[in-house]
Amino acid sequence: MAKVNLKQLAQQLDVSISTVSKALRGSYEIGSETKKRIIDTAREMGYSPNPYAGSLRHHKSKTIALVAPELTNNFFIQAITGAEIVAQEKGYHILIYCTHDDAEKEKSILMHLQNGRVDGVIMSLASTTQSYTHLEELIQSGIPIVFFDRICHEIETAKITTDDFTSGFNATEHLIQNGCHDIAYLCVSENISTDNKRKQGYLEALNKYGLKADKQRIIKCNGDEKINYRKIKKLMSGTKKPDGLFASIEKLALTTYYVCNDMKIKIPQTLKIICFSNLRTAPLLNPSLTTITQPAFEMGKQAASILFKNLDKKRTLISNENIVLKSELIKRNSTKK
Amino acid sequence: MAKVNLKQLAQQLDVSISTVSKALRGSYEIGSETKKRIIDTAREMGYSPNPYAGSLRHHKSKTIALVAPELTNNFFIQAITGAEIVAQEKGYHILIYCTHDDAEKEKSILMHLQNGRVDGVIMSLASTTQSYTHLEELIQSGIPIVFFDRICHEIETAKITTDDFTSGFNATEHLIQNGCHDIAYLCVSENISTDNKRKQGYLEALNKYGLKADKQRIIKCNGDEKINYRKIKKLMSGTKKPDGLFASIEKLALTTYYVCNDMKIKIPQTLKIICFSNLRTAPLLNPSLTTITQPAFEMGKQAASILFKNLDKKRTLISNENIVLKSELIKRNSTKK
DNA sequence: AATATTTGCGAAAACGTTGTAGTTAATTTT
DNA sequence: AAAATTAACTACAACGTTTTCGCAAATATT
Repeated sequence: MAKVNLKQLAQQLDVSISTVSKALRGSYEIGSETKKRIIDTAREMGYSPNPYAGSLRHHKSKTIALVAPELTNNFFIQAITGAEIVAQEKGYHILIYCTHDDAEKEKSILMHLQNGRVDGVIMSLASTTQSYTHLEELIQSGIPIVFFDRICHEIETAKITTDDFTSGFNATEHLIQNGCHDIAYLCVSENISTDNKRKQGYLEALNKYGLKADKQRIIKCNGDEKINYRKIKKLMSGTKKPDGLFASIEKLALTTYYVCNDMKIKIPQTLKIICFSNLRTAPLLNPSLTTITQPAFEMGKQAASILFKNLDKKRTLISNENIVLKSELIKRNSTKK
Repeated sequence: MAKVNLKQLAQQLDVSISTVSKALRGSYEIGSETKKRIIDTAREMGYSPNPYAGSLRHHKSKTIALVAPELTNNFFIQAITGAEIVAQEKGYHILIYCTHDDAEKEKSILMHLQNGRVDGVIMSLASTTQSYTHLEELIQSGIPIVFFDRICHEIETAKITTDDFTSGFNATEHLIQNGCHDIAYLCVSENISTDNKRKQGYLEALNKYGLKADKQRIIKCNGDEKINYRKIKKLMSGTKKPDGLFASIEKLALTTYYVCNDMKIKIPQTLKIICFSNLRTAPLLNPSLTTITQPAFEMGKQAASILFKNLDKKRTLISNENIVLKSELIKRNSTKK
C-alpha cells in the first residue's frame, strides 16, 4: 500500500496535521506518549513524506545533477560511482545528464537546471565548450557547481583535478627514457583544461631532454571514431614516423592499437604507447598498455563531499579551492624498451 | 539572474497569476495579444516553472529511477546511456541508483522511491535478491517497473531481455565444435534470470553433443574478486582440468585471464574461453576474447521507451510483455581451434 | 429588444509539507 | 489566591503551480 499522507495519518490518530508533522520530526513540543503513538502508526501505515512538498517549502531538493561529457568511459563511470556512494550516505539523490561532448547540449541541460530542480551540480566540461556564460548564469541563480577533471578555471568554486602537468611530463619522460626520440601527442581539444596541462607537461619533457617539439606531432582528434582512425593512420604512414605516442584519452590509445594491428606495426618495438586510462583491461591487452591512471573513484567522492558539505551549510557560493590528486603511472609492455 | 516565478511575472505584467499560467501553457482562454505579451516577458525574465510545484499538483515528477546492480560494467553503462538519450528526448529526468548487487540495499532504495519521487523505475535485479515483496509493494503503490536483463518473472510488467538460452547454447556449442570436451560454466547466482537461462542453454548443448554435465564444473562466483580468483585457480589446478570455459559475466572471464596468465595456461591451446561481454577492448586482449555481446544500448532505449509511453498514458500498470533482443556471438582468438 | 452564448480574464482551492503564532489547560511562582 | 510560566497541542499561512469556477463585457441569436 501507500500514498498515505500527513492528513490521513492525522485523521487516523485523531490529532492535527501539525502534531503529526512535528512528532515525526521529533519536536520537543509533542508529548512523548503521543509522539510514540504517532511514530508507530506512521511506520505501520508506511508513511513516507512527499519529497516534492518538502522541496517546495524549503527550496531544497536534496538532489544534485552530475553532468558528464560521456558515460561509456571508465573514468567518468568510476567518478559517478564514487559520487553515488557519498550521495547515498548523505541522503542525496543524483540526476545523471550526458552532454555527449556537445557544448550546445551542455548549455541546454544547465538551462533546465536553473529552476531549482537540483541544489547543486557536479560536472566535467564538454570539450567543445568555449563560452562560460551558461555556467555563470547557473551559479548566479544560486546553484553551485563543483568541477572535476575538465574544469573551468574562470569560475570561482571548488575543482577536483589530478596532477595533469606532472603526469604529462612523466609520461613523456618515460617514453624518452625507454628510447623514444620522436613522440606524438594525441589530444581531444585545446579548450579543455586537462588536455592543455598534459600537453604542457609533454612539451616541458621534450624540452628537458633536448627534443624539439613539432606541431605536426600534436594531433587533435575529435569525436568521430573513423576520422580519428584516419588521422592516426596518416600519422603512422609518413616517411618519418614517430616512435612514441602519448594519448591524452583512453579511446585514442585503443584506436592506435587498431591502427597498429591493421598496419602490422609492432608495439612496443616500433611504436611505444602510453595513455591516460582507467581501463580495467589495460593489463590484458596485447601488449599490455602502460597507463596513467587517475583516482577517478576518489575524485567523484571528493567532488560530491565538497558539494554536499556546502549545501548542508546552505552555502550557495563555494569558495575557490583546487584539490589536486595524484595519478599513477603504471608501466606495462606497450612502452617496454 | 533567475528565481522569477508566476507571481512576479503577473505583477510585472499587471495581470493575474492564473492568466500568466494559462498563457504560458497556451490556453485558448487567453487573448492572443495578452498571450504574446506574457510569453515575451516570460522569456525575457528567464522564467522557468518550478518543477516541484508542478509535481506536487500533478503527482507526476517527470523523473524516473534507474536501478542497476553495478555501474562499472559496460553492459549497464551502455544501457543507461540508451535510457538517458530517450529521457532527454521525452523531457524526463533520470535518477541513478546502484545496489552494488546487495539485496538489502536494493530493498532500501526501492522503499525510498515509494513516496512519489519518481514516476517509474527501470531496473535490473541484484543477484542476491530472493524475495520480491519490495518490488510488488512499489508497483502496488502506483509506481511501474520495467525490467531489463536481470528480470523478475514473477511480476507482470514489461521485460527487456536477450535470448539468453540460445546464447548459452550457442556459446557452449561453439566451444564443443572447436574441440572442447570438458566445459566449465562460471556463473554469479542461480537466482538471477539471465544466469539460469544461460546455464540451461549450456546444459542443453552438452546434452545434444553427448557430453555429460558435471556439477563440479558449474562454479558459482560471488562478488569478491579475490575469492573468485581462488575458485577459478582451484578449478584449473586439479588433475582433470576443463578445456573450455564459459563465463556468464565479463568480470569472470577477465579473472580467468589473470589466473591463466599467472599459471602459464595457454589460451586457447589449453583452455578456450567464451564470455558474455560488452567490453570494447575484447578484440585487443591477449588473446582477443570471443564474446556474446548483448545489445545493451538498445535494451536501455527500449526499456525507457516502454516506460515513458506508459507514463504518458498515465498507465500505472504495465502489461506483461517480453521483449527479447538478439545477442551476437563474436568469434575471436580465445576459442580458436 | 430581450435572451443566449462566447470571449477574456480573475479568485480561490488544492497538492503535502513545515513553521509561526496562537490557544488551552496544567503547573509553578509570587 | 492571583499571576506567570510551561506543556501539549492546533490553526493557518506559505511554498509555486494548475485548474475549476465565476464574472463581466462583448457578441450572437431569437
